[in-house]
Amino acid sequence: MKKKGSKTLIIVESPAKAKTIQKYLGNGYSIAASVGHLIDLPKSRLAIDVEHDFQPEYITVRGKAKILKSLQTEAKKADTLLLASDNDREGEAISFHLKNALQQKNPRLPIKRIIFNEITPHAIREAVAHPLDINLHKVNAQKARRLLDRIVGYHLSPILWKKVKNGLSAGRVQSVALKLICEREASVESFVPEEYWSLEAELQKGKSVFKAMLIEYQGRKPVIKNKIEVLKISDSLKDAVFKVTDVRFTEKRLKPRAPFTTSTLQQTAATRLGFYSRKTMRVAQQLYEGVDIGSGRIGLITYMRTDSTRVAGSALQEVRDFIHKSFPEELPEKSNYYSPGKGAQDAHEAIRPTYVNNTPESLKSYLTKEQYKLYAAIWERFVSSQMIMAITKTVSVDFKVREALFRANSTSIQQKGYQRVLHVLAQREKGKKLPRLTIGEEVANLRFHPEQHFTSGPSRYTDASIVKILEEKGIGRPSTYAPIISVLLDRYYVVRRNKQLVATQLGRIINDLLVKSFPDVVDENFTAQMERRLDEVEENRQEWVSLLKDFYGDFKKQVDYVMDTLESVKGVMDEETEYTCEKCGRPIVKKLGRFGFFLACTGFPECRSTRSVPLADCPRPGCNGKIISRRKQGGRGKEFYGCTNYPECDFITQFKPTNLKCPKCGYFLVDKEDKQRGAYKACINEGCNYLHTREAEDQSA
DNA sequence: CAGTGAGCGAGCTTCCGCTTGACTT
Repeated sequence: MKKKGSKTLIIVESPAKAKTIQKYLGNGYSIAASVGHLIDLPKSRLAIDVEHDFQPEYITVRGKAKILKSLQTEAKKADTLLLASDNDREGEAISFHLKNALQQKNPRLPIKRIIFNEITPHAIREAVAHPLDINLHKVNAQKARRLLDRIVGYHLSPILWKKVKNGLSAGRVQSVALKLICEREASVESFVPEEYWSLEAELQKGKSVFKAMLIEYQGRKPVIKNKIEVLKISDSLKDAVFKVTDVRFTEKRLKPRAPFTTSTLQQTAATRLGFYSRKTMRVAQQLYEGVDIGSGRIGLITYMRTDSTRVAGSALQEVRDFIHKSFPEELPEKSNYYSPGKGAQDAHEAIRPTYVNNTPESLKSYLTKEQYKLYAAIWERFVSSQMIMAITKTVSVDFKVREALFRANSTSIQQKGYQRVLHVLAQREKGKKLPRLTIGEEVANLRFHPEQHFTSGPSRYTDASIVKILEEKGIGRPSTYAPIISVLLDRYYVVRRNKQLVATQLGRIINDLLVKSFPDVVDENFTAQMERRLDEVEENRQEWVSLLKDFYGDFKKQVDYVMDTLESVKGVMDEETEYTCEKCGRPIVKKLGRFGFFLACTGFPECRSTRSVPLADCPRPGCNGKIISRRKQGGRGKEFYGCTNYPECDFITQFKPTNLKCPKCGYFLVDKEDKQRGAYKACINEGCNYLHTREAEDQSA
């Protein structure tokens, strides 16, 4: 129990968390936030003394001095300090650094560490009642991780500056992500699609028309390579009778899925809502920090950077009460349990609504469209995770027709179960309803539907699939999945095309270099092995210094060797163009700069003339200008496309011009994208209705 | 939501993982 008038200061990482805890603890406690790490290596240099047991040189993170100072003054007012950063490696290190920094100014202040894995009044009071000491082995594991990443990143990047281009970067995580994307790109490109055909029969019973697919021919799965073959089969069955030879029912049990982690939230938001990982995290942050829902601002979801599916006991009780009230039939006897994924550090709960009674509908008017969609997804996923399974029934009807076997399928829902609560996340139903059919019965065959297909190879990564595979391989953390994608895009190693991540020429050059010269470091098992050894450090079975020593020797040797011997490919990225310099007559090349591509004279540095890359001719009659990419001031604004003759010519469009000309009117085509059509090209001329879809492109190719 | 309009780039960059902030694909 607390003494009267005494004051305890608790420091957590997140300001929103501090606010919540303040409400739970009330008088006698003040809660402050460190807002992440305050102490770290300086950005400007390696700051590791490799000669002397890798002693790091830590400094106050730039921009965090104010926070540190205010924590110091807060600490002066307190008679106990409890460090409550997250219960994981990074959190332990934050507490350690805080302790050092705050003890200096308050040598007599008792400082303890407290740990809780969920933000509930019970968990927090328990933690406060049982203060601990900082776990130095855990701190050492974080130190080893931090220094290893610094050593890898700050040695590999300069190689790229020297051999490829200034300003580039490489690292334990981003370079593996790049490698995965490059490897996928290679297999996409080497895949040769093969033609094949399917054959469906359109059948009729009474008023009901349905389709049956050819699934067997001459006793085996049909392999139909071309139109001639498919027509041969359909001709041979022309006057055949379609008689039902078998009717089978199969039941499928569908279990609800676990509540969201960061990774699964990003995946689902990408595939169901079309959000990029960054957008998902931005909107989730808004929901976490809270929205004014009439009765003041409250946090609507639990913390959004988590690797755990664990749910606080109190929240389980609440959701069971809610289901009991709203969907009594769908309440399981016992709550459903989801085991945390392998490698999960489990410092936070799953992502769930803070109050399950805040249904998406009840909040709709207070939320933006995006907030509503994401909140509804989180709410539905959580509530459904504690409901009973769904059961579907599939009826399969077989028609033996001479040497062929046709099958019609239709699936219906037998028991809605957890799917009753899904709206934003609702699954689409497949297969049309079949009429009632019995064995021996004959139906009319209206016509055959032969259809051409091509085997589809591997597909390129999207935000959803790259995050999924990174998590599976243990590469990166919930807080870094979205930034990993961003860094690859920012450095122009990868571009997005139709939501797909496509490696650029630059990305491939860098990946080739890294794979050839540093195969061990960009191997996806490198991180797995590092994690195993970090665990050993945490368990005090290994020294952090020896972990670094084991790695550093060979690595540094290879770095020096590559620096000395590898041939530079600087300038290979420069693309020749048809232009010559207006000032000096030398050829113009296309270069990649910090702000994207630009045209520059090969006479640099004597001739410094540059200009923007023309994307198309200005469509305005009588204007000889070119269309170039422009941005609002500050360079940060949204990209748009305008005429070089501005302000004389004020032509503007938001759609990216292509180098294709409209076959109808000769104006240029632009890239467009919408929900119905996906990505397609259209004519910029408003009077011209020409649409160039991807399908049309595929057929002409 | 609609409107949006420099000039840069070509020596001093870079890592990963915590956090939020500013404003975008």
